[in-house]
Amino acid sequence: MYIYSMRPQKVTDQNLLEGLMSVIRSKGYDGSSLNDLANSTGLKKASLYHRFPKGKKEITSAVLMYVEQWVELNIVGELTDRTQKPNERLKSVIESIDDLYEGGEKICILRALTMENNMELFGKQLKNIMTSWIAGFTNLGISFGLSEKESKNKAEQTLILVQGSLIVSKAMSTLEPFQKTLVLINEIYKIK
Amino acid sequence: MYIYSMRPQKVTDQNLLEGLMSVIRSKGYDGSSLNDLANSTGLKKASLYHRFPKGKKEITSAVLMYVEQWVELNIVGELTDRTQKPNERLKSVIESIDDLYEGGEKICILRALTMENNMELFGKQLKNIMTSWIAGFTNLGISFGLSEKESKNKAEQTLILVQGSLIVSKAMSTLEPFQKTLVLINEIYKIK
DNA sequence: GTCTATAATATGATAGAC
DNA sequence: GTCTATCATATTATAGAC
Repeated sequence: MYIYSMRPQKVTDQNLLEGLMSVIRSKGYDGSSLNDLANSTGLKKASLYHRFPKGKKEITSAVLMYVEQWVELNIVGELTDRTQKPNERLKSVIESIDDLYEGGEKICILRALTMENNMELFGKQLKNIMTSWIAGFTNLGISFGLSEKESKNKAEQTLILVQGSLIVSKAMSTLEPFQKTLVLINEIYKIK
Repeated sequence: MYIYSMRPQKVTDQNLLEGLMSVIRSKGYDGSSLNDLANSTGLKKASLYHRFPKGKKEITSAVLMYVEQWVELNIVGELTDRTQKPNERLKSVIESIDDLYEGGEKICILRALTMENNMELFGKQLKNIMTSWIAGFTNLGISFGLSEKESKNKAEQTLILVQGSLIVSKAMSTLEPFQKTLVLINEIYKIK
């Protein structure tokens, strides 16, 4: 339905969410002001409220839904792609992870939002996203012929290593820990 | 020197820093207001400014100096204690880490402050603390008879694993990842 | 749908009494 | 050294024009 009085969106939902995400992941929830958020999108504050009536909470939640989709598509999707061999899937997903964090330059939005403060607001979404990640890698382990339990352990390990190495890379101001971790994740699945 | 007009401190430096640290590590830099900080200490905002004239930046920096000392004493100190065998040192330090993060309940202040925003203000201190941690564990590896390079790799790995597992534990609302990681760190040094 | 203007509140910071 | 009171600014949020 299109009503003549409606004006066209200045910014698409996708572009909006990309801008919002980039602010939140670098500044965190408390560190991102509505002006920061608006500036990153090209819209004004009041326009953001039109798109997200409940303000910052709704914005952050929408960004997390967007991240959830991204993980489903790029992590889970690639890891369960039956047209590719396990080795190829692993290679693809490691590239995706490398891109996502820009080689280790960027921190993870999951990390930025996993503050004790924010857990009540976003805990459920954060947990869902991590659960998806782990499920994807568990599937990979099984494809490699590992047991369910072993696969789940390794899957959880990938998440821990990525999150931890991003922090160490950031604090030590070198990409090496993250890059070494990507290599290590490869090795974790190549013991056989 | 004691001047008669001086009034006694209501709160000792140690208690002050403990309270401030607990707020900052759970709320982060942007999420900790001066009222939050004051409330955690029993002092009023204005009194905090008397102790820390430059405000929140100085408070956070002081807390990081306090953390630096803690790590030197409890991590580096224990790991380089020549009166104990390497195995005993490792056991002691893992207990200290378990206590520090309250079994995985608490997040790490290093993580809370490693936001892109804060790096200019606190990056140097964060880097120093992580460097100390890594140096301590590197020393342990050497005591176990490992090469310098191997020791450094394992040391960095302990830091990555602790940081990463704390995030996953928090988001998944289970202490298991952190607890399993403490066991894993033990195993890392017991390959021989 | 987007904007300017503005309200209401929170926050960082200071002044001055005790 | 600590407090109450206050200021200046930033922040979340809304009203209303276009």
